[in-house]
Amino acid sequence: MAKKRLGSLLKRGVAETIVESELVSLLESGKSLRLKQGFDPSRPDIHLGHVVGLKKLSQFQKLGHEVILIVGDWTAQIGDPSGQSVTRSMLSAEEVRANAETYMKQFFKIVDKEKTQVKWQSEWFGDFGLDDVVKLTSKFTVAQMLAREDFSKRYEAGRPIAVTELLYPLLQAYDSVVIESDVEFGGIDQKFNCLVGRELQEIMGQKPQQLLLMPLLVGTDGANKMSKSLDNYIGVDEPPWEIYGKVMSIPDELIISYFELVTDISDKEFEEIKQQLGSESTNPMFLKKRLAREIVTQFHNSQAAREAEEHFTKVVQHKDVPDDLPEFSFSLLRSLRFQDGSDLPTVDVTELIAVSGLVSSRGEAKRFLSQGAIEIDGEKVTETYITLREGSIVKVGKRRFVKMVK
RNA sequence: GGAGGGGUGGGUGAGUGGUUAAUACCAACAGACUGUAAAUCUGUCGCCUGGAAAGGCUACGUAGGUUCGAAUCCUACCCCCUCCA
Repeated sequence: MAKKRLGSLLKRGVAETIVESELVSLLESGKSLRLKQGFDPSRPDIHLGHVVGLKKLSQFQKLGHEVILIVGDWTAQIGDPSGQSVTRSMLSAEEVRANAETYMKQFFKIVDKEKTQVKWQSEWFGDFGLDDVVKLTSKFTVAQMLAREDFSKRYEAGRPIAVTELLYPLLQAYDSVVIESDVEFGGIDQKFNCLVGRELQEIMGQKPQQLLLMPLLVGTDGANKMSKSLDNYIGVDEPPWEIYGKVMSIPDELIISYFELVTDISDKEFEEIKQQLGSESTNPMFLKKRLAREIVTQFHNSQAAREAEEHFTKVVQHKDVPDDLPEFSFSLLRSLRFQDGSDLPTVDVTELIAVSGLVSSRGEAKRFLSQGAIEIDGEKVTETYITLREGSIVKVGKRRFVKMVK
């Protein structure tokens, strides 16, 4: 029984374990382990891609282990070694603190706060001198750094690599030494950095940490790993209907991995779902709805999940109007006129949707009009000037609405 | 320090004096189709004014200059890459 649970703990939602046998014996020893998880406070929002690892952390906590959360206030300044702009605006101390707070608020939605210690890199890098830097860097060679795929690819492609970027893995590795990490958690893309941690710990006479590397969750575009910069992410802090809608928009092929990586459903249920997806008789939509409910429940609650589902069914599937809409006062419009003898206002619809913020510019509004993407009270709009009444509902595209008020 | 190459719209990447708000592809958006999504087809894709025709403004690393006219030529500066030392 215990064996089986351990199996699921180390297998489901895990891409790679280094070194598995050592990790198993650590876990079996009954010792409380120090689990390292770092984050970059320049990007404070947690999305489902991060959740994969955080869930794993929380599972370990339930077994009595302790999380050491590292606020990467120094590495954040160097910048994650990817992307082409080398210079990066330095964050002010306040920004870092604010970001860290935002991050932790979301972090503790998943991870148990009671069993977590928060450490800031500046606690040890604050008075790290040049002699320390020299000592640290002398332990590694450029060839070792270039062994990392990110770097070697960029190097071969003739793209810039800042010298400080080579420092990034070393700082991260040093964190492991300071906190005496037993196990480091991270995405599989962190493998290199985490391995450097192992190496440095060994050099410094510590027992090297074990690594638990999570697979990368594919984003809503169905092609790339979920990330903020690609805008294919689902944030845990987003409102229920957003999360629900975004989950429904993932390609069908992703349903399985989302169930596996970001929900708590049992292994048994997981197998069932897998089977249903494999058979032709089940419409994937229903399973995806279930998935969306599970996920919304996790970050909000089941009530919110139900409402989000109703909203989705109504607005997206039945192309109906949602219950509560933002309101916009037509008296703000410059083009407002009253025809003779009528108390119904006439306005320029392109101005209306631009000014109310449904579209980003007047030009875009005109485009939408000419493409037949604007509806008022269920009628497609073809004319620029339209007559409104109070309570008219203006719809742009699939799901942008505004309700007119005086 | 020397020699050479390069910086273009969200991304990749054409364009070497006017026909270029800038080819193409990707992404994105809208419409059709669809009981989710995908796929497919059609269209759009800097900002402002205008019903439209059209006009104006801003934009090709930064700052100046030449020219009737510049992403394209000149000067300076900033940044990146390669090779040599």
